[in-house]
Amino acid sequence: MASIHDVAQLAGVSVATVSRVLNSSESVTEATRAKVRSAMLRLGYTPNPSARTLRNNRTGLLALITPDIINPYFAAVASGVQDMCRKSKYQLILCSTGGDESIEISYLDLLSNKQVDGIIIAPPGTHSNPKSDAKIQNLLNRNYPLVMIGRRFESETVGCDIVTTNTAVGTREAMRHILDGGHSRIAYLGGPNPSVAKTRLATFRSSLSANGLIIDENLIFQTNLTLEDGYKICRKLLSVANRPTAIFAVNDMVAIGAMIALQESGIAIPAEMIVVGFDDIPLAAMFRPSLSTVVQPKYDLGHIAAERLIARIEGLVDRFETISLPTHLVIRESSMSQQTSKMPEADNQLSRKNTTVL
Amino acid sequence: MASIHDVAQLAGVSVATVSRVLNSSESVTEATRAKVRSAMLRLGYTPNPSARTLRNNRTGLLALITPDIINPYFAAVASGVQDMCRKSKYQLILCSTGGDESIEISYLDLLSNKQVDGIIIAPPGTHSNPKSDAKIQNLLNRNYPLVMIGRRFESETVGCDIVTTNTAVGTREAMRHILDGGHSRIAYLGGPNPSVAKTRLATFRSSLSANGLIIDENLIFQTNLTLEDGYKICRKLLSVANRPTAIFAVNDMVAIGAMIALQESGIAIPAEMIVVGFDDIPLAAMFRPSLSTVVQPKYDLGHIAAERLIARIEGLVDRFETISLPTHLVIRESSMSQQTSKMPEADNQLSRKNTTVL
DNA sequence: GTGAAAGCGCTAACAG
DNA sequence: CTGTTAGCGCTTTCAC
Repeated sequence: MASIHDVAQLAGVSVATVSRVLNSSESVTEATRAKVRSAMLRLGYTPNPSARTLRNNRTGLLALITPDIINPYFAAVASGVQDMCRKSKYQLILCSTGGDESIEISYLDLLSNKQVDGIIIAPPGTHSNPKSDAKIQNLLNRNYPLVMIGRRFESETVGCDIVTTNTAVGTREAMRHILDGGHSRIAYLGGPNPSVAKTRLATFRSSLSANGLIIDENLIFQTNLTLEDGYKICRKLLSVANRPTAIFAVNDMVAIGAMIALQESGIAIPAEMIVVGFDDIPLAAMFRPSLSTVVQPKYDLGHIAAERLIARIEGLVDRFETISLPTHLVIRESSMSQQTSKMPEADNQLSRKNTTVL
Repeated sequence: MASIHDVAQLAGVSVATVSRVLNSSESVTEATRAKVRSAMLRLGYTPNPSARTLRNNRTGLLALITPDIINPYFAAVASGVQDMCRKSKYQLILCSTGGDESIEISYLDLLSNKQVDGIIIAPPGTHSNPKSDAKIQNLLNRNYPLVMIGRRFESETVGCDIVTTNTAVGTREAMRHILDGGHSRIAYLGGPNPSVAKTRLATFRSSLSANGLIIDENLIFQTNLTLEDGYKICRKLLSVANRPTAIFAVNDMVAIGAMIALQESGIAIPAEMIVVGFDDIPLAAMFRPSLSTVVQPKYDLGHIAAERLIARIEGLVDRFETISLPTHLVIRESSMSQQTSKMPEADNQLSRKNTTVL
């Protein structure tokens, strides 16, 4: 591997000069610049990033830590981050923790320690991760550039940029829609513990209360946020004595898993059970029946988070901000109110042909 | 940020000693070791990775470059890589190119330049990427530690470790199964260009020929490897004059997208159209009808690739090897031969209840 | 406009 | 068993 010295020697200049053309400093003659350029080319020279980092204290790298990159929701977020990185000449490193706190911690350690210039962290998929929360708090105290997607801490006054969505609005809209459909026994398929998507659950509860409905704790389920686990939890749900007539799921993956379980049990959607999800992943519009869901601006979430992070790294912002993006409900087949009377079998199969893809 | 000097000073020893306890060299008294340890703790010291890398020429990082991390196939591969990395104390960096060659190239440049100790590269999702192929060839010539998952080059004698699957066997088995079902008009939904999954297409053709069937080029389609694109291409397929009765898709995402299009058009699976996929992603077994598919040992692919890469980095292997893992067909609802006579409507819906989840 | 030299944090001879 | 020191490749004063 050729070093800056080799280039300098071949070009017949000093290393300082080479460094100058490398950093496109003005004060170099066009002639010397050309000499150096050609020497670089001839040697196939590329600067050593570690040396640069050691010297400059910056890497040009950003990291995105997500619990589960396979979830289309996070993929969309990542895509937004990616685009902003490219625009600003940063490279993105993706870190998927699989919901494992120890992996999350090891990433935080690794990355924050001069490996990347800043970190975007999305909420954990599994639990509240007290240890890694402490780690994050610690980074923030050291003024490390970090932006969170979605709220992670209770405290209002966390010293950190947050980009989040107004899930309460979307959730309320969804609950309104479900209640307007005349449903009173509504199941909530939530995250693996109550702290995940806390606002959604809280809004679920308050919407029920506001409508004078009692909250049946037996209809509040906990599940991992995958299609498979949504499927499983829904099978469990179906064994409940007084089966609900509506399902509100914490995300689309769980909702679609649930719909598969329903279809397998021959339960017509939406005739016998309506389903509403959260996120609006691409599959939501394609699945049959298509899934009603609360739209989140996933791409924007990532894009704005990256923009904010880069601004912070480059010292363009000083104050912390919490940016909240809007959400809204989109109604599709899975919760459409039926004009036809209930015809248990094959009902939704027949109606399917008359509906178009969104 | 505390440096090794600060620790040395606080502990009252030299930097060499601190470095020794850092690298767990034997020749340090338990007493001094303790002193140093506590100094580190007090200062919250963590070694600067750039300095280490600059000195040692190794980062302890591995990169996995995939075209599309959101595809469950690659996620499973990544998981295998991840586990092996953890076992061997390497950290994994995930790079998703989104099938964009320029992104792939910039990752190759970035990573190979002392940022990571080695690279695992999965095939591109889109095209044959001549430029990045050249880049890879260049890295290999420089003896850079790199292992490929799946064949990427024509040449047999590529100087590189390859971990791949014997797709010809699985494909032949799948075609045998389809042909045994009495189908003669079989569509192939392939990658975005013929070079993607070349063997599958070649085996598709040869299986037809071997059975005396003529190959209808109108039934060979090209599509991106996503669910959405599988859906779209299937709609196009359905507009063909003499509709086929079987679909063989290059991967499960495309196959499931196609099934959604079929269901939407009221075409019964498998009564009117059978579908066979490739990969065996989790959704394949869960979707209704469940998808017949060629199983690939995805996790093992990643695991073995990482093992091989690490061995090479650590100088434990010298020769290049091509490791080929087995594939096999698993038959599910989507291609089950029907005992009942053809009953276009709702036929597969009824049979559904009698089948169990795999 | 260009060069000499110090130093970023760390490791590995080499000396003692 | 421990300390001194050179140097990994780069950028950046400070001279000239």
